[in-house]
Amino acid sequence: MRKPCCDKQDTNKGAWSKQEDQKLMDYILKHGEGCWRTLPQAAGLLRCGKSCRLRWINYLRPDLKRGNFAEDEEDLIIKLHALLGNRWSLIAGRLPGRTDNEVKNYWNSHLRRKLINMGIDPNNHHLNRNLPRPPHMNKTSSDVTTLSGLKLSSGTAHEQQPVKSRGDINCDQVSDAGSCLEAEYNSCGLPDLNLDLTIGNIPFTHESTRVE
DNA sequence: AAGAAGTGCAACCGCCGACGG
DNA sequence: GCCGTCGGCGGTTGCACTTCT
Repeated sequence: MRKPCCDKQDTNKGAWSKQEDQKLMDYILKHGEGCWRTLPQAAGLLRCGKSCRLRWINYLRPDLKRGNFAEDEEDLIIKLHALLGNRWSLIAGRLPGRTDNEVKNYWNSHLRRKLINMGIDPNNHHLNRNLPRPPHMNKTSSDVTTLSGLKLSSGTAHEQQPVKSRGDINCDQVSDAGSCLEAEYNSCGLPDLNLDLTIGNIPFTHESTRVE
């Protein structure tokens, strides 16, 4: 049995108060992120380090872009999800100012439903013939087209390589998945392929996929 | 108007890989 | 090589809020 990350008896849980937020923000702006385990005590917070880290990353970081997702962000999430699967941190890394938690929540609450409504299986981005879908979606072609125009004919990256455990697909593999798809589609001569995975002038390239 | 059902999102939990001793 | 610790990640939960009946 793994030890808890902190003594739970002495820590607050649940929603953060304004005072707690302020303490955490003040401390990090002054001292930097440093060691999350010791940060709560140093900052005078009765929280565990993980909780502080999460709060900072998902809510307090000054570079966060809050509010609704733009259409291009939405489109990019769908494309990236087709390539990467549920690798929210990688996907979020392509969306400046967005967090993995935010992207994950947005996917689960909005995009999943949107795809389902369009008759697309959100798990593999294939048209799902079992699902009812609007008349304009009733294609007879064997082509499978995602919401974003990304054609997927024989399985997406994550479908072909189901997630066994975290870390089983490294960034190089992810890049390969992208290039494989691209190569495959190009060889098929699909004209409307759009693999230009960019937002905010950050292209989805092999280099930029790498985690710093 | 009130209760039920649905939705959105912040936060927690537990697992995993990296890293240092 | 082994072990313990830490940070990071994805899945899940809990709850406030909104919409529906």
